[in-house]
Parts: sequence; C-alpha cells; structure tokens
Amino acid sequence: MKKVALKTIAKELGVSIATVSRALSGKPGVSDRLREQIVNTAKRLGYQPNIAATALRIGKSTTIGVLIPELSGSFFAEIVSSMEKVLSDAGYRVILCSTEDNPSKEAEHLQTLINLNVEGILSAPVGMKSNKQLYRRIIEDLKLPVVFFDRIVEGIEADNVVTDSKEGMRLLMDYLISKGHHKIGIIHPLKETSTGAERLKTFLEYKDKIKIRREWIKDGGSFEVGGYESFIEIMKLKEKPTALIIGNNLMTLGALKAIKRLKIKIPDDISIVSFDDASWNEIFDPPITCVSQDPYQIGLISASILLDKLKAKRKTTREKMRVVLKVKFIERRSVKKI
Amino acid sequence: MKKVALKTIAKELGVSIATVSRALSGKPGVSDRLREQIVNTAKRLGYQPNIAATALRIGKSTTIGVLIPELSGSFFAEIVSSMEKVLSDAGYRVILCSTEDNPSKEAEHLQTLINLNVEGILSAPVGMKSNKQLYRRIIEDLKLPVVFFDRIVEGIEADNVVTDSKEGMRLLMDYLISKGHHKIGIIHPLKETSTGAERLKTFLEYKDKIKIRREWIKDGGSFEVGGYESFIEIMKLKEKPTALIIGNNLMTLGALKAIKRLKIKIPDDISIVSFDDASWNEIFDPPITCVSQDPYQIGLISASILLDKLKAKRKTTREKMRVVLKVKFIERRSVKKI
DNA sequence: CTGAAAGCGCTAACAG
DNA sequence: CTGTTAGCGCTTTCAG
Repeated sequence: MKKVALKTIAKELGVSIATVSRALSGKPGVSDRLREQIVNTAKRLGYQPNIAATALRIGKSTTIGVLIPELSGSFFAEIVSSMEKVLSDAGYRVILCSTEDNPSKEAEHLQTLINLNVEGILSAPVGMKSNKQLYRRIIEDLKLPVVFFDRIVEGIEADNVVTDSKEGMRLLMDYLISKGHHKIGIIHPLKETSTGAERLKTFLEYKDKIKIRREWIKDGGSFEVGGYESFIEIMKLKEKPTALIIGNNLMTLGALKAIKRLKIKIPDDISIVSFDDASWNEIFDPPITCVSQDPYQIGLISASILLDKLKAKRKTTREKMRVVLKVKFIERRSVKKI
Repeated sequence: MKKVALKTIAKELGVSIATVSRALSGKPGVSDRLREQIVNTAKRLGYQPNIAATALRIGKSTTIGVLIPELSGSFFAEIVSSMEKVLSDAGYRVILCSTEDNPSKEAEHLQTLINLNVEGILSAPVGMKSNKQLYRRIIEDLKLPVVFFDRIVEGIEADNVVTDSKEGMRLLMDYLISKGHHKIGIIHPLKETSTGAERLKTFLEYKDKIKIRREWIKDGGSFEVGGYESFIEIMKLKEKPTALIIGNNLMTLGALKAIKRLKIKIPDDISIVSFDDASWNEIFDPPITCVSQDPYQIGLISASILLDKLKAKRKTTREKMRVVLKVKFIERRSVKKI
C-alpha cells in the first residue's frame, strides 16, 4: 500500500493537484460536481493529508506545547486532561513536556517546541526567574502566544491563569487562628516557584499575630517525598507547632503517609490543613480541612484563552489576561479547637 | 528577528546550503575547519532546524503518539509520566491523545497520528475489538511500530505490556476464600476492554467454589463514578456478598467515597479488596488489601520496547514481545476473617 | 571536500 | 472554474 497524496488522486481524476487541494480544503473555486468527485475518490483512496507538508508550507503546525513540572500527582494530570480535551476538540495536537522542575529541562523542551513550530505554549514554568530570557524571546520575538498557568514568571507580560495563593493562605491561617492556634508551621512548595514564594510570603505576613519559628518552616520541594520528610522532621522537634499548613496536594499525601506510619493522631497530636484538595484528603481519617483549587478549571480556562489568542492573532496585541481563580475553603475535621 | 535557516548561515559564510546541512548533521564530507566555522556561526545566529521540513523530507517526525483512556486517575498519569521521560530523553516528542474509552475518538486520534507521521504509537486501546482494522492497517501496511500497554486488541500481532490480570484475580479470590468468604461480588472494569473481560472471566471461573449472584456482578465502567454507584447499589441489596473485589484503582476510589458517605464499616460490614494500588488505598482507614501493578514500570518498559523497535527497524520483523508483569499482593486490613 | 539541483507534499499567487 | 508555477526548509544524489 503506497501512500496516497494529492498527486495520486489528481492523476486518478485527470485534474491538477491545485484543484484537488482546493476541493479538499473547502476553498472556493471548484465546481460542485468536480468537488464532490474529488472528495469521493479521496475518501475511497483513503487520502490522508501530510501534516508536515502543510506545516512547512503554512509555517503552522496546529500543535500546542504543554509544559508541566510533573504528571504523577493528580493536580497537573487533571489540568492536562482538560487541556487535551479542549485543544483536541479544536483540532490541535498536544505535545506534552515534563520539566521535573528542572530549568535546563525546561529550556530544552522550549527549544524543541520552537523547532516544532508549535502555534502556542501552555506552561507552568519552573521558576519565577529561570528561563526568563527564553520566554521573553518566545513571546516578543517569535510572537508565539504563551499562557502561564498555576505559576508565573516574574516580569514577563503574558496571559496567565493562577489561583489566589494569598487568599488561600489567609483563609487557612485565619481559620487556624480562629480555632485558637498561635503556634503554626508550614511545609511550603519549592520557593523558586511563584506559588511557593507567594504562599510562604503570605504565611510570613502573620509573623506578628502568631508565633513562628525557623524550624517550623520547611521547603518541601513540592513533591511527595518532601512532604513526608519535612513532616517527620517537624514532629521530631522538641517544641512543635500546634498546627501545620501543608502547601500543596502532593506534599500533603506525603505527610498523610508519614502520619499513618508514625501513628500520629490528627487532630489531637497536631492539627493540619492543606493548600489543595485531592482524593486522599477526603478519604483520610479524619478528612483534611483545606482550600481547594479546581485543576479542571485551570486547564479549561488556560486552553480557552490560548485558543482565543490563536484565533485573534492578526489583531493588535490585546490586553494580557490575568485570571485569578478563587479557592474554596473546605472545612473537614483535621483541626482541633484549643 | 527573522528566522535563521540553513540558507542564512550558508550566505553568512559564503558556502552552499548542502555543506551547511552536512556540517550540522555530523555527516562526513566537510573539512574540519569549515565544519567548526559552520557550527559556530550556527550557534551564534541561534539556528534552529525546522522539524517540519526534516519530517517532510525524511518522512520521519521523531514523534511518538501516546493513546490513553484518561489521565485524571493516577494510573495512566504515572504511565505517561514515565513514558515521557524515556522518550524525551531519547530525543522523541510525545503527542498525547486521550480517548475517554470512546472508540470513535480513538479512531480519530489514530488518524491524526498517522497524518502527523509519528514514528510509533503507544496505545492502551479502548476495546478488544474496536478499531481492529485500523490498528492492523497501521501495523501491517504502514509498518508503524505499535506497542499496546495495559490493554490489548484481540487478534492483533503487536508487542504488548500487560499485567497478569488472571493471576491478580486469583490472588485476590484465593485470599478471600482463605479468609472464609464464599459470597463474593465484583465491580469489574468496562468489559469491552481486555482487562475488564479478563478480570471478569477469571472471577467467573470460581463459580463452582463460591456463591455468585447476578446482582453481585457490576460493570463499573472503569471510572470513579461507576465504582461509587455500583458499590451503593450492591449495598442496597437484601442479600449482600460478604466480600467485594473492586477491579481497578479509580473505581476503588469511588467505592471508598461511597463507604465514607454511607458510613459503612470496613471490614465489619463488608470486606473489600482492590485490583490496583493507589495512594488512597494506603491512606484509607482501614488500609485496603490489594494486588498492585507498577504503572511506572509499564510505561518504562513499553517505551523502551518501542525505542528498540525504532532502532532495529531495518531488520526483518522480529518476534513480537509480550511482556506480562506480575502483580504484587499487598495485605492490609480491609478483609475480615469469617 | 564542496556545490548544484531535485524533490518530500502542500498551498497560493498568477494565468488562462 | 481550472491549471501552472513557485517555493516552504531540508536532505541527498550526482557532478566537479
């Protein structure tokens, strides 16, 4: 079975390649009868357009690059899942790149995406500062639409969709304080990320209202293992906080495993709350109080914004969109009143 | 900033495009001095090869298509995660397609992948029968390497990496029986999938050893909602089984949520075991006994096999590899001895 | 060792 | 309404 190109079906019908191209791509300038004939034989022969050729010719690839730190936790998996739905329904293909929060991997992947002529990029950037130049080049020189989600890069003008970390942290802190806690610790996400920095910063803003100690503040590095280890370290301390904020869902999972392992009683031994919800929060005994973001929404909105940019490309650079999603506070039973 | 192609750097140095191409792609036939010069100016100008052009010329795209039913559960997310690592390290790009267990979506995505000239496909096919023709065409006519993982298509000769569902089910059943259960129910995965069919079939093989009733067998459709609803239906029955097997991790999550909601006591009210492990199994109280597959391994192995095929392409079609991964039985505390 | 030239499959002027 | 032609950027003979 040899490949069937435009030429094949042009020969078959004794017409020119151009006509076939026009007919098949729905462009005007072909008589209805001929068009129908062409469409039919195309179908009969099982014609499949060669995307690489079109991409080369047009300079477009109908492909979108999606950059994420990791996929194994549910958070980014859900985001990617909704992005993929939106984009593939719109006729775009999704190239998935995971950075593992490693700036040089991020750079590499961005390069590849550029070479591939992707039409747009959805990125949860590794750091607030890392690869700033590269992103700037992509946006300003290459004029590729980029939408940041979950995290942002400092000083880069781009659309972004993030969750209100400040509000989320405040809800958590105020709740803990209202329950009588004034010795509070935190396991925050990697502080090089905008989310990590923001959550930590908001936490520190409470330093006059509550008692904070150095040892109660841990950078959990965003992943499960960091949550696990940081939690254990904190529980080893002589003077422990009475409540602990865990700064994302993967680290919360790690902490929950540590809790099981150490047979710690929540909330009697220590109260905990989580930034992010996840299945395990609900399932755990006691269920974990948290603020939740909606990853499905994040993916949906980011992808939609990108699609919109793509359509509106000819227009002068519009205002950048900055969507800040509200968190939802979910009270469960992991905090003790003291 | 205009684009820099081979032509740009050829002009810059007053040499021919062909030479530049040879120099940059490490082909012989360029003097060392010239080559070095070319490489340098290429770097200086920030040359980036246009992948579409190469793809068109060579008929290869260094791109792999990955087809999965869904991404929001941890199982496939982990698989994809490890595939992405392996493939991107080997210089391939990953196109992600989610089928939502819908055969026509699967077909659509496969078509797209073909048009894109992907060099290989990693697929967890929707059904044992659906799209059989298409897969056959891809493998036999297009000669594209395809590796099925987790699930297979009946009667298609292709490499595959699956978990031993039969052994897994037996471990679960024998364990339950050894604990004195002889009234056992099952919520199995979508029976159109090979995993669903195999697990159900193995379950039914026990029909002489234990008591099985129609109403104790539910097709949970593989997703969380199905696990949730099926579990509730079973608990409404007048005559209930004493133990229940839940056939994958997402459905187990659904069931666990139902259990919480209905305030059912495990294992006093009913014993449960799960095919697949997941974070929530470990975290739940009591922790759930299960057989576990290693999604990370599945991804790793499948991707490696594909890579191997890609390298060995010229050779005559070798034996198809059929990897069957063993499950691991993990006893926890969700089964009561009766 | 280097260059000229052809062509991958497709689109888009430009002619007729 | 249809055909001819010229490339998109790259690789690869074939000459020199």
